[in-house]
Amino acid sequence: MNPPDPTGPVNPKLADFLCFAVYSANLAYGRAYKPILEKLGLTYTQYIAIVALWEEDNLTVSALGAKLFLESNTLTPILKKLETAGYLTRRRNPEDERQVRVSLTEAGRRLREKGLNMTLVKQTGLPVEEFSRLQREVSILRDNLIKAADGA
Amino acid sequence: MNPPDPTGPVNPKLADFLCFAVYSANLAYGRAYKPILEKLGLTYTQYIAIVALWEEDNLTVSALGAKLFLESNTLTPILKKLETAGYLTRRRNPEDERQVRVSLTEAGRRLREKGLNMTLVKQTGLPVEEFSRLQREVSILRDNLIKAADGA
DNA sequence: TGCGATTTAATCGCATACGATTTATATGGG
DNA sequence: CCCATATAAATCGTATGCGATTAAATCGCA
Repeated sequence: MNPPDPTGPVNPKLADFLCFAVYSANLAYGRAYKPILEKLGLTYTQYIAIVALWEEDNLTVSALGAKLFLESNTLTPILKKLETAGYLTRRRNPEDERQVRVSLTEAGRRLREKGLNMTLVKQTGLPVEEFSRLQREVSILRDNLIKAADGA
Repeated sequence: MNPPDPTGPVNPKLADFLCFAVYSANLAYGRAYKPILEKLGLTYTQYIAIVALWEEDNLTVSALGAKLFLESNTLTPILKKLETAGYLTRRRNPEDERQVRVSLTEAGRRLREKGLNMTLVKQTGLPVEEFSRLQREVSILRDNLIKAADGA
């Protein structure tokens, strides 16, 4: 009755949805990381925030949020927990008291040396070249979706 | 000092993490779907549950959870909301009173004809062949991660 | 047959996401 | 200088995810 057109199938299968593949792969990543991270008392999102700060420190909440695609409503509670855990500091910027600057502590930087600077390549079951290619393609997908959402 | 080895970089960049690409792409998908779904009062996860039921109806909570990679603790509240919204029914199985069978209502099936049977292909900015390939690869990634997590 | 083990869903507590609002601070035009 | 506007972070309410536990029903095997 209708051609198998992925832009609008009459009876779409869940397994054909890229959005579901991404959704479920994200859940799977959280579960794969959990046994490693819970030894350090970190959640998956907290870990991602720490990795972002390894790359560049002393960021405002907004700047960190731009990297993570998150806003202060999500980020602030997470950063407060990481501060309490001793992995980072939150300080008002004296130049502009509206801003809060986030910096890693020594303990936060040390996490990089605790077997935590890994990307679970083995667990993906992918050869390194495919891993890198997939990483780039999913990032492009994300950027296109953000552009489309902003345009709408 | 160290080779750029993706299995354990000394100073890993967030942008090189496949887990972060998947994490942020999932957030982006939720935002891309939101304007479409909120017209129908559906959340992203509720939508995914409906799509799963289009494919096969009259599932137990566990069976639906197996498709969605979710358990009853997450699924039960979502299904109750969809029941209240009139999109599905939840009935104890008389053959085995432990089970709850989930079925779409007419209203739930009609969502398929309301411009909701789409997969946001255009928004991904990907040609159809790439879309399908990426969908398969991310699904394989997910399955490998689940296997690795179960083994650990 | 009886009863402990298992299975299924639901419940509870905690940690994200996120829209909407609030609070505090900074800026700029009159 | 003053105040309307803008900006940054935080707060609040709602909806997931998920580990741990509970409650109810079924199973299995002595």
